[in-house]
Amino acid sequence: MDRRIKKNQTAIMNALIQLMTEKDFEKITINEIAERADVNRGTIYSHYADKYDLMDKCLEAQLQQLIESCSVVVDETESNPSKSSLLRTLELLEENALFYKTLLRNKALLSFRNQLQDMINKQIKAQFLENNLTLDELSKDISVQFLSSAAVGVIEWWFTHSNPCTAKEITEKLWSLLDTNLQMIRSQA
Amino acid sequence: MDRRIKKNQTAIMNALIQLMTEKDFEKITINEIAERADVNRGTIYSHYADKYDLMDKCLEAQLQQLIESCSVVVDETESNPSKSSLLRTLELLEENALFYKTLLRNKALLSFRNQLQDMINKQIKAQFLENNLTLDELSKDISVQFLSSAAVGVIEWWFTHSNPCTAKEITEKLWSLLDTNLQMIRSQA
DNA sequence: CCGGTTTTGTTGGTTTTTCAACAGATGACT
DNA sequence: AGTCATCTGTTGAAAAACCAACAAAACCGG
Repeated sequence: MDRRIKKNQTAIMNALIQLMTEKDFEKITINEIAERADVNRGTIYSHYADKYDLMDKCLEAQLQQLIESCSVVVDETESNPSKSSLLRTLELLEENALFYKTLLRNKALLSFRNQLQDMINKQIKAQFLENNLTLDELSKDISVQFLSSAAVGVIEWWFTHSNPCTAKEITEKLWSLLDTNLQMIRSQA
Repeated sequence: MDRRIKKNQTAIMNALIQLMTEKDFEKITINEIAERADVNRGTIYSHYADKYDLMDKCLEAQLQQLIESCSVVVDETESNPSKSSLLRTLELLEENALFYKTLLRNKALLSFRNQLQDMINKQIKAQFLENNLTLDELSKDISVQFLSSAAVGVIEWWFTHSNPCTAKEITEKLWSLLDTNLQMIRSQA
C-alpha cells in the first residue's frame, strides 16, 4: 500500500481514538478529526464515507491488531509464548480501554467476544498438544471449552469493571488459574 | 506551508537527528534516512540537494527552535519566566545532546555561541529593567556583559563535558549564581 | 421559528509524493 | 583488477493529498 495512504489512515484513526477518549462520539466532528490528525478534511472523505464508516473501519483495524497480538508469537525464545501473547493482548486492551469500552458496549461486542474466545481456544489447544495429553477427543474438547470460556469471562469482567487491576496482574492470576487446571487435567489423563 | 511538506521535512530531520545519535554522520546513507523517516527517497532530494545540505538545514532549524525556546515566554503566570525559558533551552540542548555535540564541534559553534549569548544578554537586560536599577549606562552594559559571558561559559562547560548533571540542576545552580549577582548589583545601585 | 454559524459532503485544479527505472559512482571483497 | 552489491542522483508518469470554494444540511441562541 502507498505509504501516504498508510500514514494518513493511521493518523486519522488515532485521532478518532484519541478524541473518543475525550468526548462523546456524536459530539466529534470530521473537522476535529482532520485537525487532530493534521490532515486535510477531504482526505478523510477520500477514505471513508462518513464518521460512522470511519468508526467501523477503525474498530475493525483495532480488532485485527488485537487478534494478531494474540496469535503472533514475537519472540521464540520467550519462556512462555502463550502467556506473553495473552499479556500483550490485554495490554493492548488496557491501552485504549476507553475507546474499546465505548465501542464494544453497543456493537461488535459479540463478534469481538467470539473472536477472542476463538483465539484463546486455539492457544489452549496448543497447550494441550504441547503437553502431549492422551485424552479422548470429547474430554479434550470439553476441557478446552471449559477453560477458554472461563478465560474470556474473566477478561470480560476485568475489562468492563473499571480497572480493578493492571493487565500484568490479571494476566498473572488468570494464567495461574489456567495452569493449575492444566496440571489437574494432566494428572488425571 | 503545505502540510505535506511540513510533515515530511520534520520527519526527515528527525530521522537524521536520530541516526546521528546512533552512528557517524559519514556512515549514514540517504536510504537509511528515507527509511527511518518513512518517506520516499526522492522526497528527500526534492527538498535537499544532498546529505550535507540536509544537515545544514537541520542544524539551522534546530538552532531556530533553540532560539525561540529561549526568547518566547510560554506561560505568563510562571513564577519566573526568564528562569523557566532558560531551563527549557537547556532541556532542548540536553535532549539532542549527541546531535548538537557532533555538529557544533565542527561548524556553527561560534555562530551558535553568539546567538546564545545574544539571547541571554536580552534576558538579563530584561531582568535589569524589571528591577528598575538606577545604574548609569556604562555600568549596566558591563554588568550585563559580565553576567551573560559567565552564563554562556557555564552552559558551554556543561554541554561539552559529558553530562556532569541534568538540565534542571545546572539551571538551578546557574540561576542562583546570577540571582545573587543581581542582588549584589541592586544593593550597590 | 428565524437568522447566523458551523458542519457536511463534493468538486476541480494544483502541488506534492510515490514508485520504478535508470546510469553512474562508490566501496568492499577476492 | 574485476565483480558484486549498494548508494546516488535524476527522470517521468501515476496516485494521493492539498486547498479553496460551493450548496445543502444541521445546529443553536434569541
